[in-house]
Amino acid sequence: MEIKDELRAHKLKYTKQRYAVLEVLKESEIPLTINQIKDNLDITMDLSTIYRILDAFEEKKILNKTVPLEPSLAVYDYNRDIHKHHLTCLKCSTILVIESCPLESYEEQVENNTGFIIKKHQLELYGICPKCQKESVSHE
Amino acid sequence: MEIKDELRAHKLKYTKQRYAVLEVLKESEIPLTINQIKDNLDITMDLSTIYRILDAFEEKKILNKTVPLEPSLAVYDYNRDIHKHHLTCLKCSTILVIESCPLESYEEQVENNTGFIIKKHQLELYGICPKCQKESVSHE
DNA sequence: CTCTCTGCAAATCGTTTGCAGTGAT
DNA sequence: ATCACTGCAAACGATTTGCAGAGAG
Repeated sequence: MEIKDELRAHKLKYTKQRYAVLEVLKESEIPLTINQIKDNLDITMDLSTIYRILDAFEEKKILNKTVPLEPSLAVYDYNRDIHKHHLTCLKCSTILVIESCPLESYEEQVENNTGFIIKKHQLELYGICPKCQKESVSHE
Repeated sequence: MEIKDELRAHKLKYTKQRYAVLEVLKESEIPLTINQIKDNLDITMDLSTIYRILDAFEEKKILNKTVPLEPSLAVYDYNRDIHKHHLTCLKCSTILVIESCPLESYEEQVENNTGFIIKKHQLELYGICPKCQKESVSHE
């Protein structure tokens, strides 16, 4: 009953659709696109419903939504209260989650220099994963 | 004739459309959306043409394209060969350009930990600008 | 003259919305 | 019973594409 409680804790009415989406998010170790979420659901549901559920979850901070540059397509991941960033492979679009973040003191410095109050940041790293490095060598 | 030479240097055929777009980008100190670019042009041209020109410029590294989270709309800025990041106000969407970057040594560290070759990164900061801070105080 | 670029219109893709019916409490 | 949630279809906005004509070298 864990997921049911989690919905209740966020004041979200329980429905089998919300249950199913949250289940997929919690089971995945990597961020998912909306279509990946849809494909992993054990029930079929309308995309618009999934969008609405993801919006609600984002508002309750159950998940994080990010938009990588390439491909420029939103991905969603369950918020495990670990501050993290993404390392996306430019060839195969695999996303690796990185849990270290070098920005704590930097943000303070920027606040002092600009007068802004920093609320959040998005850091996306892009590169070539080990697998694609090997493949591009063998094709050359 | 500077812009003309710049196009030639990148092996891009000169057209008045490319001239006009590059002129707008060079004159702007802040990143622009495609519609802002269109509005600042001194000639009228089709949006699809602007997209094609921006794509060509991005490929030649004449400009940088970034997609902030909110609003999630691509912005383009002329590449002055200064590594920079954006600080976007969550209330008024103003973008401030920041020229410091804390990530040099961090990237190396990530390369060592993951086996990826890091090619680039996107760092977007979000907060409340001084002006909006004042306004929200006076409304409360 | 040749080949690329542009404008136009239509297509596409991700996402959002209105509405009527369904379901949770 | 009430009010929020869902599915469906249609709308939407940003971006892309095919094609025929215009323009650059």
